[in-house]
Amino acid sequence: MNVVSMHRMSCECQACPVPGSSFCARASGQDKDGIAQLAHRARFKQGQSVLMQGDESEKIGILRSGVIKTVFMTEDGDTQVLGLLFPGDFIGRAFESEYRFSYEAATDIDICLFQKSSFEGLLMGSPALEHAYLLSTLRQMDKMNSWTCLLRGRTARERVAAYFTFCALHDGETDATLDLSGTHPILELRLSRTDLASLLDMTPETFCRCLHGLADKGALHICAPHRIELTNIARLRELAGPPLEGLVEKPQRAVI
Amino acid sequence: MNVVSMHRMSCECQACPVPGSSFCARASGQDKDGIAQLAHRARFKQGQSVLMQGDESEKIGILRSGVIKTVFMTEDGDTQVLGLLFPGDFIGRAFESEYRFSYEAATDIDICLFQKSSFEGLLMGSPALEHAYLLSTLRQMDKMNSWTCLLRGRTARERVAAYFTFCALHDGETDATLDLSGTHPILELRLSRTDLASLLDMTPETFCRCLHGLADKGALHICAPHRIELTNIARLRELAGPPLEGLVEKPQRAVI
DNA sequence: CGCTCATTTGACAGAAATCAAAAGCGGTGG
DNA sequence: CCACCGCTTTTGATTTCTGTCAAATGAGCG
Repeated sequence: MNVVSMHRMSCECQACPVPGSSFCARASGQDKDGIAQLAHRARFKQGQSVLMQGDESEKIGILRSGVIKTVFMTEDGDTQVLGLLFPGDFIGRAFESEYRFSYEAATDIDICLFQKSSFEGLLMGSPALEHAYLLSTLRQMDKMNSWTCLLRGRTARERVAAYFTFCALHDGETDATLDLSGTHPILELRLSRTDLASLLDMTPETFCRCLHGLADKGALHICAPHRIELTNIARLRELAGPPLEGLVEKPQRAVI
Repeated sequence: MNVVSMHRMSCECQACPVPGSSFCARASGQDKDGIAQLAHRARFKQGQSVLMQGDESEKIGILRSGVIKTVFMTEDGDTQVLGLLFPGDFIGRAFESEYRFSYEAATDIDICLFQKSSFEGLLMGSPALEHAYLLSTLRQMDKMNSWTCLLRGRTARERVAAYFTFCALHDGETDATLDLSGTHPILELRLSRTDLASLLDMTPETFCRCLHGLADKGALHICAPHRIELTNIARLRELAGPPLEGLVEKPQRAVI
């Protein structure tokens, strides 16, 4: 593991940039202490691997800032980007013996790392924490399902349009950073064409053609390769094919 | 809800056909009593809907026998089969306010139904049960991920070949029933061409052509529309494209 | 037997992958 | 400041794959 820096963090949780609905936020004061005692802070630079598919599962992490790619590698070496993780998401999962995927820093990232065994100990010791972890897991599953619905039954161009539409509506839950200061929203893409294409299950060439196709249709403007201005979101939405409404996350019912 | 029959089941858990690794099997004696008290047995005929996407989430179920389709419906009425559920799997999920999908009986089925609020009460009252539910959920997520890997980055014919390969290796975890009594394994498909095609994200016509293409290549023999003899599994596996092993077992470590 | 529905086949147009090459971008060193 | 290098992105030409529309065949059933 190519850790750039790593140290105990005890009271750094105060300064945690992760939004409020996450695992830690649901923890009680005492549980928070337990978390803080076991957590190590770690940073990785863009491109570095955090956990490797096939390795014995020894660590589990929570993303603090940045974006992580979940990458699946077939035996013949091909890789595909299965999904992205955002602040608050878990890297790896509890109660598994071996990582099923690799996790690679898509940007410079900042994470909390736990020994998996210690983390599992925490969960087993606190029903409230385990409940929080369950809720996180369920939410993660919902996200995966939404993603599946977004990809399936759509043409390549529709997938690209759907992705950008999603970016515009869900700041912080996509690869892109959203700039709303101007007349039109502007997306700053953080992934390469290759990674974005893989994420949307197409080739980079097709992604590129679709992107420029959307520009030709007046849905967006390509300021620079990684800078996309969404000049006409209604048009973009039309070009995304079947409506996306069913996919947005519903407010979660409050359960302690 | 088109329930065919439904009644309290108390001590029927003894005769539960669900395999041992499931949620209930992990419950302690006392928890089992709690489950049995709240469970209602219900049967549905093939084609009936068990839970409807968009409805308020009032029930949660565990499949006892048969196969259920998880169906997503876009606002314009199109449907796609997202996945299948098998004995031991949960229908719906705890701690959500609204069903995100519809669940439709793909065969005649037999399920345990709970009031969702009661079921959640059980979980909240027993850390061991909640832990069991967490494990079920995590396992479900792994299955979804495997499925995603099977579908992505493959041509239509590869997906069909990969699906049948999977059927041959994982009896009870697919639509097909497996008959190993003869020289070659024989699959009895329980879903229609339309549903199978939707499950594999293609049109029925494409599915059909791929199936007959595999037959032409000598990988299998179509005894009857729903009766497939896998005459050459090695060939079938080749035609499935990238190896599938990574989905169950571990590939080798890569370098950063 | 005649009906209905599911499956299969055919023809074709459109979509997407592939292969190849050009253009653009960001750094580095002269 | 500019030329050069390596990389990513873009474009082009072509082949392959897949969806669509239409029609034929086959299976199940009263």
